[in-house]
Amino acid sequence: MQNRPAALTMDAVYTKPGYLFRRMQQIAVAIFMEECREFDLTPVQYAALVAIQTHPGIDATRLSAVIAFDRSTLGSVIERLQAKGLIERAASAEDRRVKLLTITKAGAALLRDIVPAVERAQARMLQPLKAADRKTLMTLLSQLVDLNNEASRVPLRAEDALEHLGRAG
Amino acid sequence: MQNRPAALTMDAVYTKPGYLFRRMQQIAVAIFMEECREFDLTPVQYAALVAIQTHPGIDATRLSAVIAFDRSTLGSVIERLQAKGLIERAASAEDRRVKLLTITKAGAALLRDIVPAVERAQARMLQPLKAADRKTLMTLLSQLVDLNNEASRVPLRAEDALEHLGRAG
DNA sequence: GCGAGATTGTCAGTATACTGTCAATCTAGA
DNA sequence: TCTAGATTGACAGTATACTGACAATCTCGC
Repeated sequence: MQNRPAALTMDAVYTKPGYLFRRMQQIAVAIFMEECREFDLTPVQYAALVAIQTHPGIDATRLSAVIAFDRSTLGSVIERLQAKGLIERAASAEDRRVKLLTITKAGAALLRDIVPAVERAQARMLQPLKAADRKTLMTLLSQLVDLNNEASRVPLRAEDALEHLGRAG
Repeated sequence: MQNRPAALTMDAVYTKPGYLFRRMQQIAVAIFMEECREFDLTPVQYAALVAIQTHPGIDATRLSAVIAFDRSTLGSVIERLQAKGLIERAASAEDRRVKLLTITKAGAALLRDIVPAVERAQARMLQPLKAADRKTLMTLLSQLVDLNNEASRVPLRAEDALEHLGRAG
């Protein structure tokens, strides 16, 4: 009897970290979009815009490392930000393959205006938990993401890891 | 001076729950796909397959409630599972709008074979944390997903909430 | 200075996700 | 019974994501 595998129930899905991470991501995006509706900016576009403002003249490949988004995916994100007039692309003088990204005045203004809505969204995601539990969750999640960094296709390479890199890494 | 907003740094992204949930979801999918490579099944397809086996004759709308996936998205997922011969669709005798889903022998066999790989993947996601921290994280995440259930477009409606529903809810 | 190998941006293909819409169909109330 | 409203599956449109490929370009060893 002990060799008979347990019957498969939905708990084979519900209690698994993979399922919970997916659900939480869906919920987080929904809350973000709701709070930021008037700004017409997605979470990914927001992260890219912050990174471009923080690193003026960054190229797409480095941007992908700084926010840990796939380079392929980033192409269309950049295109949309440019179409909205929030960023500009200029050819690099040193490397003709590279296109440098900078934020426009409109982009900087949008970023300034959207921050309160983003803060509200982030707060709402954790709001159902007690303050102490929020802190615990964030600490553990930060650790886990950091320790699993290499498991994703595009590991995060924070800005300090890029600073001393030459144009060709 | 205290009214001057702090300069925007990447911490405006890195330390936010929304960003961490996205990264963790990316990492979780990457690990799942790696462990389950030989079975050619995505996390979403796995969840759908488990739900169809657990609820033989379920329709697409209820399936979407049981795994909390969007009904629109589920259409193509079902199509792919059917194309692989893992599930079957049959018209309902009672309601001509409805198509009932059942798992095939091939689907059940795949599910039986893939379980160890899924278990390995789920374990790997949390592996970098200490055992006690894993438990804490899962507990808090379960609570948070549950308490935020209504915030997503498709809230989870577990099977017991569906059992006593008539065909038209 | 030249060619092997790496890098950059781009693209095609596949797979989630969500919004909004639609025709076919069903249910329930007047 | 007849119809207003709800439901179902499907679809179009947009936006992430990842794989794998490619031409243009750059770097570095020789």
